[in-house]
Amino acid sequence: MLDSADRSKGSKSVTGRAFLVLDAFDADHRHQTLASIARRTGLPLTTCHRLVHELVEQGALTRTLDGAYEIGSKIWRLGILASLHSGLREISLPYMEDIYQLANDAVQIGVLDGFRCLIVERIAGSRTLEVISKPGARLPLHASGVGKVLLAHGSQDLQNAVFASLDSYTGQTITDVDVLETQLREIKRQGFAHSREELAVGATSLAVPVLGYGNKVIAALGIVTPVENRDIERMVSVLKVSANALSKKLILNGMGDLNQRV
Amino acid sequence: MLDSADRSKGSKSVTGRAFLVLDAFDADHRHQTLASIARRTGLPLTTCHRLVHELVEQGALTRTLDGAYEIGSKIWRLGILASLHSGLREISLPYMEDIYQLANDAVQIGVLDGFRCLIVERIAGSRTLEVISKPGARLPLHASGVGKVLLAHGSQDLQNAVFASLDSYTGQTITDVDVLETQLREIKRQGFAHSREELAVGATSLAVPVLGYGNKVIAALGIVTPVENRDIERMVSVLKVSANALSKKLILNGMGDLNQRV
DNA sequence: GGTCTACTTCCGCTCAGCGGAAGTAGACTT
DNA sequence: AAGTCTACTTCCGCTGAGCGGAAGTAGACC
Repeated sequence: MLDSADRSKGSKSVTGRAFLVLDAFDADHRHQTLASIARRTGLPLTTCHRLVHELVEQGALTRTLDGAYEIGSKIWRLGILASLHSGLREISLPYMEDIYQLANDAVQIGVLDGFRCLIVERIAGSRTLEVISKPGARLPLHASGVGKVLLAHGSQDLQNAVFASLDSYTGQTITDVDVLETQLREIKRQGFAHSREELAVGATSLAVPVLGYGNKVIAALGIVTPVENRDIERMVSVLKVSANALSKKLILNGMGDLNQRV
Repeated sequence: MLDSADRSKGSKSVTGRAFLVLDAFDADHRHQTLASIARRTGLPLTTCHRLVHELVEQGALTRTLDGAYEIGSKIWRLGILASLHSGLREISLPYMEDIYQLANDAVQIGVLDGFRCLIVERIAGSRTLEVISKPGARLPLHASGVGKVLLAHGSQDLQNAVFASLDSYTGQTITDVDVLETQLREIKRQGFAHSREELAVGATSLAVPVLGYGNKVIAALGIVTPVENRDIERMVSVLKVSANALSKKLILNGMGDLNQRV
């Protein structure tokens, strides 16, 4: 039951509409006026007005001094209960720090979220490039190191769904299914993925899988470097060592079964 | 109509009910079955079932392998957009680390959230006591160091509302309005608050205000120590120095106006 | 077999939610 | 000072989305 294309259609249910409103907020739209929310959601202004006010009442949104709206503390508070993320985040941070010390490149960890790779945490210094991938970002599976790792180890259904729409981001993005499939096989064989400016020009990444119970891949750990100037072999082994340690720690903490639905 | 003594939050609206469901999740109930949610919300099982499923569809909840539910990635993703918290968190962490290095006690920062002090971040080592106050916790304003700082600098309306229900947590909790009022005046005068086992036995805390634009108090920075064994004078000045630096940094980053709504 | 408790599906009634229209408020133009 | 933006808020009658009791399914335990 894959409702393939109900993008704009959205939902008739109130909850659906409420989340349409909340979804109008993203990293580039943290702070919006009522009109902006109405425009972005496509909801009638009046409806939007009512919903927004209800959400403010619930603490899901906050009205700022200038009359605009932002995500409220209730959502933040609930968000940190998402054990998958806060747990994974907490446990993996020290390991990511280690990698950062060795590589001095941006380090990121992501999990599968629908047909995207959700960045759960990343470490970046002032010298590292301004990556798109802040925590909460959802990278395409076929055009990022972490994404390709998850895709390579994903189900056939997942792969088919992704193959169906291979958007292109740079000239280097892989949009050919056959090319991608062979690369995914290679990734499974070698145990790491490599992405060269496939998502953003000037950003190359390496990533390895993080295993949970039963050697199921539950996350991907990777680095993003400005240009391909690193010793790949060495970095891959650093990543693999860390991922291995992290994996054991996760299982020890009963977090080896990050689960996925839909 | 029928029972005026409705659920704690009489929410007839769908959004209200949806958030009743989400609110059934807290630090001790991250992982709940449908029946448990229904019990905790007081909603009829059928209604709860429908709501939960809608929320799962929206990605606000996730169904785990064992059939239970947790907060989903959508909420987490939205949560990190709450600039107040994620911004404050990010900027204050380094300063909190500094304090931790000097004090080796748990360090926490909180903001006003309704009639509570919302803990936005805390640092604790393995040697520090297991504090109640993890990020996301909402401490009472009259029974914690950070809370009392915010209360002392809060509006008259806020103070009156808090005075109206001074719950007692330990034998040391201040439940007398007059005593509390004089203490709040003292806190404003001296520039720091002190709480001795008023919230939990064996936990003493010190806290100072963090200022934003126009010297408005926007947050409280504090430490929690197992017993009163520290040199208070020294710790207060450490806190004050850090709070001062943090304050400047926050204003510099355009975060000097953390705002509040009912 | 019987009896738990947990979850899911069905369906007719009704009231919560809908959204067009009209009103208020401020900012900018002529 | 009148006109015209755009942004927000209030009003209100119609209607179908949401409600929840009842009944059905599934597994666990005695």
